[in-house]
Parts: sequence; C-alpha cells; structure tokens
Amino acid sequence: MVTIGDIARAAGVSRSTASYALSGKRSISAEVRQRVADAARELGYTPNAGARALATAETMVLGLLAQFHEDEFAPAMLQYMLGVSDTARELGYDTLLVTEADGARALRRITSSRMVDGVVLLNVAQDDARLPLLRSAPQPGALVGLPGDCSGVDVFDLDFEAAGRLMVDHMHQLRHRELILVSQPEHVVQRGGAYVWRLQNAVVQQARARGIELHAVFGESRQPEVGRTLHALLDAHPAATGLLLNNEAAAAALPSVLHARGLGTPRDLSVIGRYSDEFARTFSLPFTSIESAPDLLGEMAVRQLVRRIVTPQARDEPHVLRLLTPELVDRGSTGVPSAPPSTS
Amino acid sequence: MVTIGDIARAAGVSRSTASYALSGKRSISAEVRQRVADAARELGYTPNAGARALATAETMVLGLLAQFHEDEFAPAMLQYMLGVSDTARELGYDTLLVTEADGARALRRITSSRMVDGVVLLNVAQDDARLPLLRSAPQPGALVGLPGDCSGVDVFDLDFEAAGRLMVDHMHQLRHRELILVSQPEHVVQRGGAYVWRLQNAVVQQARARGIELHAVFGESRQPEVGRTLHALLDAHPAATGLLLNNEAAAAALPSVLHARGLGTPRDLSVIGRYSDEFARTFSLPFTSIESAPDLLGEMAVRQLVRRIVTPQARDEPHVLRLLTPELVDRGSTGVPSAPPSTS
DNA sequence: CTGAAAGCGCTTACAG
DNA sequence: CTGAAAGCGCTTACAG
Repeated sequence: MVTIGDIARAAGVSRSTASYALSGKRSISAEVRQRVADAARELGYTPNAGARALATAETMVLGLLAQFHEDEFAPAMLQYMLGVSDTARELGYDTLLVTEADGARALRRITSSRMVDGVVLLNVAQDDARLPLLRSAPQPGALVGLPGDCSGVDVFDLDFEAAGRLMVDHMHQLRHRELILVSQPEHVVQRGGAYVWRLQNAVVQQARARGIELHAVFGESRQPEVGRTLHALLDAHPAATGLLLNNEAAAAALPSVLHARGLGTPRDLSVIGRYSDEFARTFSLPFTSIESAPDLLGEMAVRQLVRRIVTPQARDEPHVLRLLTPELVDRGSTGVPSAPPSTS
Repeated sequence: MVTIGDIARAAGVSRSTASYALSGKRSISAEVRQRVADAARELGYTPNAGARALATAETMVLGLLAQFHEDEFAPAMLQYMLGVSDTARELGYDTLLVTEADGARALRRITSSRMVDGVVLLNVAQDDARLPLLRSAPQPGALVGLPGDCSGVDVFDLDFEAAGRLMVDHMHQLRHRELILVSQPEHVVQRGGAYVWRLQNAVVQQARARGIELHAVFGESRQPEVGRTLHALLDAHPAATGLLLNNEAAAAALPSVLHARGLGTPRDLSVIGRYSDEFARTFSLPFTSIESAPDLLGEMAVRQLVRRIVTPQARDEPHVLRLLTPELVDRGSTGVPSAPPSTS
C-alpha cells in the first residue's frame, strides 16, 4: 500500500508538506506542489480512508436507513434510496446502506462507532423507535417522513394533508358527489405510518366540507388481494364517480381491474393517485396523480444533512420541517362525471 | 466520545488489557474481564470504526456496486441488493452502496482508499469496465453475473443457457411447435448484457434441435412500448402457441395484453417467464417461470467473498464459477396447445 | 514557504 | 495473567 510517506520520500519533502500540497490547505511553492502531485500520480496514491477519518473525525460517509416491511410495496422504496445515494455522491459522500430489521440497533451501531457523519432515515413512523437514539447520537440526522415528534432532526415529507385536500377539491370542482379513497393497508397504519391517516383525515374532512359522500377503506399491498379489494369497492359503491388512491400497489393493479370491468377513465370513473412520475412510467399508469417526489425528498434531506455536517454554525440552527406542496400531474384520468345511467 | 482509555481507567487496568478483555483474544482473569465489561457497558463504549480499521486493516464493510440504466427495469435490481445487504449483515459486515454511473471510478475510489474489505458487482457486462480495476485491487471481489473473462474473481449467476433449453424442452414436451421469445431490449445486449444472448442462443439452438419454429425478438423495457411490442408479436405470429419471456417488464405487461386480446393461459397461449418468485408476487404474475433467485445469488456471492476475506488460505484458492441450475416454478400457465381453430 | 512532532483510537507483538 | 510501547496512515497546530 502506498502511503503519504512514500509520496513525501519520492518528492523529497516531509510528510506534512506532502499532505498540505495535496490538500492545498496552506501555500506551497509551485515547484514542490508539482513534485508532490507527480509523485502521487505516479505511485497511484489514495489517502487511506480509515486513517483520514481518525485524524479528521470525518468519514465522508452518510448512513441510509431503509426498512422493508412485508406488507409494503418495495419498488416504491428504491427511488428514495437512489435520491439519497446520488445526492450524497454529488456532495462528496458515500452511502452506507442499512436494511436490517432492527433499525434502532443498526442506528446505534453505525453512529456510536463513528462509521458515518450523518444519517438519513427512510420510512419514518409516528413514534419511530430510531428517533430517541438519533437525537442522542453525535451525528445530525435527516428524515424523509414526518414523525410525531420532530425535535432534534430535520424533517422532509410530502404535505399529505394538503395532498388529501387537493384530491378532494379537484374532484369537487369537476362536480363529483361520491368518492372512494383507498389507503395503504391497516398494518401500515398500526405500525405508525402517519402519512396514511394524515391524507385520509384530510380527505374525510374536506369531503365533509364540500358535501361529498366518501367511502374510505384500507387497501391491500399485495397482488392479487389488492385487485379483489378494488373490484369489491366498485361493486359496493356503483354510484361513486371518483377514486382516490394513496396506495401504490392499488394504483398498479387498477388498470387491469378497470379493463376487466370495461371501464374507461375519465368517462366512467375519475381517478387520482399518489405516486412518483418514475413509478407511473415504470408501470405505465395512466392516472392523474399527486407527485410523491421521492428523489427530490431524498435530495433535500441529504443537502440539509450535509449543511449541518460541514457548516459549524449550522449545527446549532433550529431544525427544519419542510413539507412539500403537493402538485397534481394531469394525465387526463379525471373529468366531469357523466350523468347517472337511467335506472332499469 | 468514550474511548478504550476511558474504559481502562474506569476498570483500573491498562488499555491493552481492556482491549484484550473486550476481544477475548487472550486469557484474562474473570474478575478483570468483568470489571472491563461493566465499565464498557456503563460508559456506553463502542470501538471507533476508523481507528479499528487502521489498526487491523479490516473495515468490516463490503462494497455493493449497483448500476441503474435507463432502459432497465429497476424494481428487479432491488432484490439483488437486499440479498447482498442482508447476508453481509448476517456475517457481521455493513454495506457501502455505490450507485454512481461511472462504476469503474467508484470502484477505484472505495478500494484504493480501503473503505471496504471486498466488493460485490451487480449487473456485470460481458466486457465489464470495472473488472480490470477489481483484479488489480487489493480486496477480493465477487460478481453476480457472468462476464467474458472470469479470472481473478468469484462469479455467480443463473445458468441462462440451461434456462433457455429448459424453456424450450418444457414446451416441446407439451407438443408446442411454434414459439415466441421476448428478450431484453437490444440496448442491454449492446451494453454487454451477456445473459440476454446466452439464453437466446440456447433457445434458438434447442428449438432447432427439437424442430420447433421460433421467433426471437428484443422487447422493450418500458411501458407502454413493451405492451405494444407484445401485441404486435401476437398479431404477427397467430400460429405461435407458446411465449417465452426473458424480460421482466414484458412479463409485468403481459396480463393486460392477454386480457385485452381475450386470451387465457394455458388455454390459448402457454407462457414461461424468467423472474423471481418475489417479483411474481409483487406483480401478481400468474405465469410459470424460471426462478432467477436474486436473493440466493446475492447471498452466495457474499458468503464466498467473506470466506476469501477472513480465511487467509482462501485468498489463494482457485476462483469459483457457480451457475445456478434453473428451476421451473409451475404456476399453471403452460399446457398442451389446443388444436388450431378451423379456418374461417 | 517548510519540517519535526503530536495526536486521532485502536490492536498486538514484546516483555515480564 | 498483565503492562508499556510501537505502529496503523493520516492531519494539523507549533516552530522556524
């Protein structure tokens, strides 16, 4: 292994001079700097990350804590991960991916051993067991997902309440009078998936305020159950003219359900989903939807995290809570409901 | 930060004794061991990872190099990643996730700086630019995916040639005489995705050997193009009774295509895919398929990698090339083709 | 503009 | 069974 001592020897300078010449942290004569640079290049020198971390107390690594639950739709998670990883790299950081089931234990391991300079938590629950640990960790943390208690961390999420209101208002403007909302499975709620009830409560309230009849149910996250749920719902509420989906698996299953029933959007049914554009393209989902912006949320979390890491005064700034204003991506699946068919 | 010096002081022993008591690497009196353990617990001691890495030349971190190309179906990648990450953790390692586009550059960064003890490469190409770097790196490497030159690395992959033959033979036994094969997009082939042509060539040869008429095409990886391709194929080859898919996106799109055409399996068409069971469940794919076993391949790669890392003599053992024997998961989508309808 | 030295927090031969 | 010391490869005050 080639060390900075080898470079120093080859360039005929001291190790400290070699270090400074490479880092540019103090002025070095052009000639010496060149000699050091040449030596480093010729010998193929790369600083040892462990040694550097020990000396600087910076690892240039961020921890990424993802959690994969049986009853969640895994493909949706990947985009958050890539948003984090790509932004981290752009800012000079590598990403330590932690997927183990016991997130609290994992968080303790990587923070207390100083493997990372900061941590991003994905899939945050209302009363997330990882949060107390994160607050007492020496590294800053950023969350994608809104917990009950935001103290001590920076939080980024979609504004799910505004999203719920937006869904209802959009349908209301089109004169829909009866809607169905399909949320995530009840398990997700029980586990503390606050975004589920934040959107649902907002939809319920707004529907009431607009005089809209609403049928709100928890969907499934797996095929084919989710398809059956959708069929049952449409059977049970034949007068409903609009369908709101806060459930990726349901959105992915809906095209075949509509096809099977011979229904078209927006002619027979207006549909609004909540997922990312990338998700829509992968699964060819033709529904107007609220963009969940996983890449953007991951990026925002990382940028704020790195700000806290690198700017000394930023460590003490008040923590940030940033809820993304939802935006409707119009894919033409909503319209004015047609007049009810004459009863037989 | 609490260091081993703090533990030593609290326990009234030297730092070396504290270290040995914690690691168990030499015999320590029960009493001292207890005092050290108590001190460590009370002070909440965790060894500093950077310092340990520097002293031992082991980071207990594995690099995971994933690559996400525009024209590939991302959800399929996640399962390989989880197979690697979960197995690594089981064996005491953390996972450094690298997703940047320039994989060779990334590989050099993490290996030459000694951030990792070993590396797993995903999505390996025939002439993979990362391989020369990996061979000259000081750490061992394991691949998921078969490259043209396997020297210097351990390689794990599905036996795609056997998979192709298995597909054809299964259809042949059922007396199919005309088949369609949909491979990955041509871009994947051009990029060196050897598994595409390994399966395709095997299918072509075996079909010829069995006297079966075969139409082999490259599919798309995106919706809705992939659906259109499937429709066009079925239009062009109305006499084909079997469909072979080496393309996850095509498999995911097929149910709605069949539905749109009013076709059922195996009554009107026999279908065999190639994807994982997890993938089948997520997308509710009702097709008999060859299990691609991403979690198992990731696990095998990590186990072998760790073997090389921890066992000194294993470093010099001959490298391994392990091709998984394909297994057909019968989901009832293949059968004896019905007699051709009487011509109108 | 440059060098000698201390120190980051560990582990592990070397001595006893 | 235990301790004092060296060393892993860096960075950075301290001196000149």
